Amino acid sequence: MIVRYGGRVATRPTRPALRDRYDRRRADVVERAAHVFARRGYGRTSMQQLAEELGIAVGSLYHYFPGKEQLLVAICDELMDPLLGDARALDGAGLAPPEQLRALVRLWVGHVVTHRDHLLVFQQERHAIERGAQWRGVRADRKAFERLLEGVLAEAEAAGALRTADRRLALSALLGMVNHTAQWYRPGGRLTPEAIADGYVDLLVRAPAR
Amino acid sequence: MIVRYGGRVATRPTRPALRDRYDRRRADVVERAAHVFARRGYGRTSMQQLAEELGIAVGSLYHYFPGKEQLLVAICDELMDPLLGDARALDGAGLAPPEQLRALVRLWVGHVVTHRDHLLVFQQERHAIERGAQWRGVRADRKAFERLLEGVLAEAEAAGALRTADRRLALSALLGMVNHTAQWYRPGGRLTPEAIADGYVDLLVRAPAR
Amino acid sequence: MIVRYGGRVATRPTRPALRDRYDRRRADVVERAAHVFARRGYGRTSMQQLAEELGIAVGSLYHYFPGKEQLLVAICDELMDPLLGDARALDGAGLAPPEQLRALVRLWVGHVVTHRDHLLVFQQERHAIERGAQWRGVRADRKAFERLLEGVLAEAEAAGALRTADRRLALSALLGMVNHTAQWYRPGGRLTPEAIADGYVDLLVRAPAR
Amino acid sequence: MIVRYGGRVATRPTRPALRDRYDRRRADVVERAAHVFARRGYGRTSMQQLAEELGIAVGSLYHYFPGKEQLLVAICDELMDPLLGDARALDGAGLAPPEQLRALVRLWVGHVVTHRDHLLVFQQERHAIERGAQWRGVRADRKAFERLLEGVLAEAEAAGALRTADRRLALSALLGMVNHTAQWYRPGGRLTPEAIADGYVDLLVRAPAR
DNA sequence: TATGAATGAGCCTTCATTCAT
DNA sequence: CATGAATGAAGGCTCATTCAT
Repeated sequence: MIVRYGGRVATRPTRPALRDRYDRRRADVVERAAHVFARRGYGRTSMQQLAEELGIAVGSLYHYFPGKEQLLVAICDELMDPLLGDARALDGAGLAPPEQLRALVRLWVGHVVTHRDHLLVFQQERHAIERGAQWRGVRADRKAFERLLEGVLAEAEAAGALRTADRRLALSALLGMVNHTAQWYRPGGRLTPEAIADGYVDLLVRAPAR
Repeated sequence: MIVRYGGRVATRPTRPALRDRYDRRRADVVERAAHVFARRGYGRTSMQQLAEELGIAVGSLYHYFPGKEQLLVAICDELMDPLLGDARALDGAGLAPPEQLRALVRLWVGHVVTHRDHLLVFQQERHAIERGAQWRGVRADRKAFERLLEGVLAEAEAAGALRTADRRLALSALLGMVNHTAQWYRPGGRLTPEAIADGYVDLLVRAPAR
Repeated sequence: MIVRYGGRVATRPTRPALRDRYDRRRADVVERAAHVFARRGYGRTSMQQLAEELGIAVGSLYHYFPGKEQLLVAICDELMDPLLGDARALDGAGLAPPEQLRALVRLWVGHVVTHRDHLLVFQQERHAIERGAQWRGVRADRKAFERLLEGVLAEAEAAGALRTADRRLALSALLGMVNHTAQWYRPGGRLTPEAIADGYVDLLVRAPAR
Repeated sequence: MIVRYGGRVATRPTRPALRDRYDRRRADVVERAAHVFARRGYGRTSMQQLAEELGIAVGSLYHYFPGKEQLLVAICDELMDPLLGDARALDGAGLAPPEQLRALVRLWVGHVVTHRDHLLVFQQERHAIERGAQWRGVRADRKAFERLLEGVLAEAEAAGALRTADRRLALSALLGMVNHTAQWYRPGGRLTPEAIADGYVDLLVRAPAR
C-alpha cells in the first residue's frame, strides 16, 4: 500500500503510540473534510467552517496539514493511492483478459462508491490539479492508473474480446462512465456496485458475461 | 430557441442599435470568461484577473452581470439553452429510433466540443448548481435534457436496438462518456466529433452502423 | 438677496433666455436633491440613484454641478443665503428689541419649515462642513447668522426683556430648539410656524406677548 | 441596567476571563470609534482608516462587530442604554415635580457631555436610524426616553410649575436645546454641565431655582 | 498538544466622474 | 445639450495562516 503524505507534514510524532493516534485522527479529518468539500465546494468552505463542522479548532487543522491545499492533496492521495495499489495487485494476479478487465472495473467502481466524496472533490478541483508542482504526485497516479487501464484494454483487444475498433476511445468512454458514477450513486440504490461495473464492462466487451 | 439571461440584467439598453452591441459584447464576455474560468478555475479567478484578461475594466463587467455568480449562470445558460433547443428540434423531426439516438449524440458531442470551456466550468461548479435558487433554471434545463435523452433511449429499446437490458444505467454511462469528452478533446485531434459520437453510440446499440 | 453658486459652475449659459432656464433647472435639482438626501442620506445616495429619482441622466447632473460635493454646497447655500439675506433686511428695519427678536425667530422658523430638507442635510453633514476649504462660505454664513442673532439677543437683554442672565446659553438654547424643529415639523400639523416661533420666544423673554 | 449588544455578536467567548477581556476591548472600540466617526463622519471613515486610528488590524474589528453598521448600532446603544437606565431609576425615586425635572435634565446633560461623540454620530446618522429593522432597538429607546421626559413635564405642568401652556412644544424645545449641547460643549468651558442643565430648566419652569 | 484571537492580503462590489455619441 | 456606457480607485468584508496562551 502506497502511503504518501502529500508534502511536508506539520509535526508527525515519533513515538509509536502517539503516531498511531495522530495518523488515525489525520485520516479522520481527510475523510470528513472530503465530505464537507464535496457538498459545499472546496473553494466555498473556509477553514473556520470546516473546523466547526469537524468539531475541532481551526488551529488544530494545522497540526495535521501545513495548509488548506495540502488537505486537498491528502484527499486526492487518499483517492488515488489505494486504488492504484489494488489495481497493481490485481494486475499481478495474472487473470485472463476479459476477466481481468471485469475484475478491474469492479474494483474501480467499488472504490468510486466508497470514495464518492473524494472523487467529487477531485473533479471539482481538476483544473488546479493539472497545474502546480505539489500536484505532481496526484497527476502521476492518475496517469499510472490510466496507463494500467489501457494495458488491460489492450490485452482484451488482443484477445479479441473488445467490441470497438478504437481502444483509445473505449478508454475515454470507460473513464467517463465510471467516474461519472460518483455523481449519481447512492448506497442502497437499485444497483450494486458490482452490477454497475458489469453493466459498464458489458458495453465494451463482445460476449456479455452471465 | 430559449433565450434566458440568467436573472436580472443590469440595464439592458432599449434602443435596438445599442442593444445589439450590448448583446454582442455580453455574449463575448460570457464566451471568453468561460475560457478563463475553465483554465484557472472559477473560484481562483478574481474579477480583477478576469477583467484584465478580457482587456476591459472591472467595473465594466458589472454593466453586463449583476455579480460574479450571475456570470457563472450566464455561462451555464449558454451551455444548456442551445443544446436543449437543438435537441428539442431534433426530437420533433421524427427520425426512427436508432438514427434518432445517433443524431442526438452527434448533436450533443458537437455541442460539447464547441462548448468545452462552458462544460468544464459547469462540472467544476456542479456542487453550487445543485443548490441555490438562482440555479433553478440551469437545473431544470439539465433535467429536461436528461429526460429527453432517456426518452430517446426508451424508444431505441422499444425498437430492440439497445444492447443493454438496463436503460437507466445506459443513460448514466452515456452521460458520463459524452460529458467526459470535454476533458480530453482537442480540435484537430485524431477523431472528429462525429466519429467520437458514433463510437459512443456503437457501444450502446446492437448493430453498429457504417 | 445673496446669490452664490458654491464654487465654479460647469458651464452657465450667457444668453439670458438660456441662462434663466438653466438657473431654473439647477434650482429645481437643488430642491429635489435636498429632499432625496434628507431621506436616504447624502452618503448613501449615489449619483445614479439621485439621477433616477430626479428623472434625468447621470451626466446631466454634471452640467449643473462640478461634483457631488458641490451639489451639497449648493443645498447649504440655498439654506443659508436667503435666511441671512432676510435676517439682515430685518435687522435694518429698526424694530424695538423684543419685537425684533420675535420677528427674527418667526422669520427663521418660517425658513426652517420651508427648508426642512436642506436643514436636515446640513445637520447630517455638519462634520464635513466644519472642515474643508470649499465650505468656507457656508461656515461664514452660519457664523454671520449666529452673530446677528446674538446681537438681537444682546439688545433684548439691554432692554431688560430677557429672562435669563446667561445670554450665551440662551443663544445656544435657541439655536438648538429652532433647528431641531426640522426633525419633527410636519406641514398642516397642530401648530403654525408662527405659533412655534412664538412659543420659543416666550421661553426666553420676560413678558410673553399676545 | 439594560445591556444589549446591537444584534448578534461575532463569537463572544464563554470563559469568564476571556469574556471580560473581550467585553473591555469591545467597549473600548465603541468608545474610540465614536470619537473618530464624530470627527470624520461615519460614512467618510473607512474601516481601514478606523482600524489604523485604533491601532488594530481591520480583521480584528470583525471579531467584535459583524459589520460596520453594527458598530454604529453599538455606539447608539451605548448612548441610549445607560441614559434610559439612569432616567428610569430616577423616575422611580419619587421626587417632587420641579425637582424631578431638574434632576432629570441634569442627568441628561451630564450624559450628553460625557457621550458627546456618540450623540454627534447619532445625529449624523439619524436618517438611517429612522428606517431599517436593525435600528428597532435604538428607535424604541429613543421613544421610551421621550415618553419618560414627557411624563415628567406633564407632572410639572400639573403642579403648575411650567411656564408654557404648550407642553408638547416645551418637550421639543427641551430635546432641541439639550441635544444641541453636544455641538458646542467643551470640557472645562465656561459653564459646568449642571449650570447648563439649570439654565435650560429655568427657561421652562415658573420659578427659577437658586 | 490544542486552542482561537489576531492578522492583513485580497476579494467582490460600488460609485463619482468622464467622454464619445 | 443631453446621454449613459465605461472607468478604476476605494470600500466593506472574508479567510488562510500564525502564535501566544
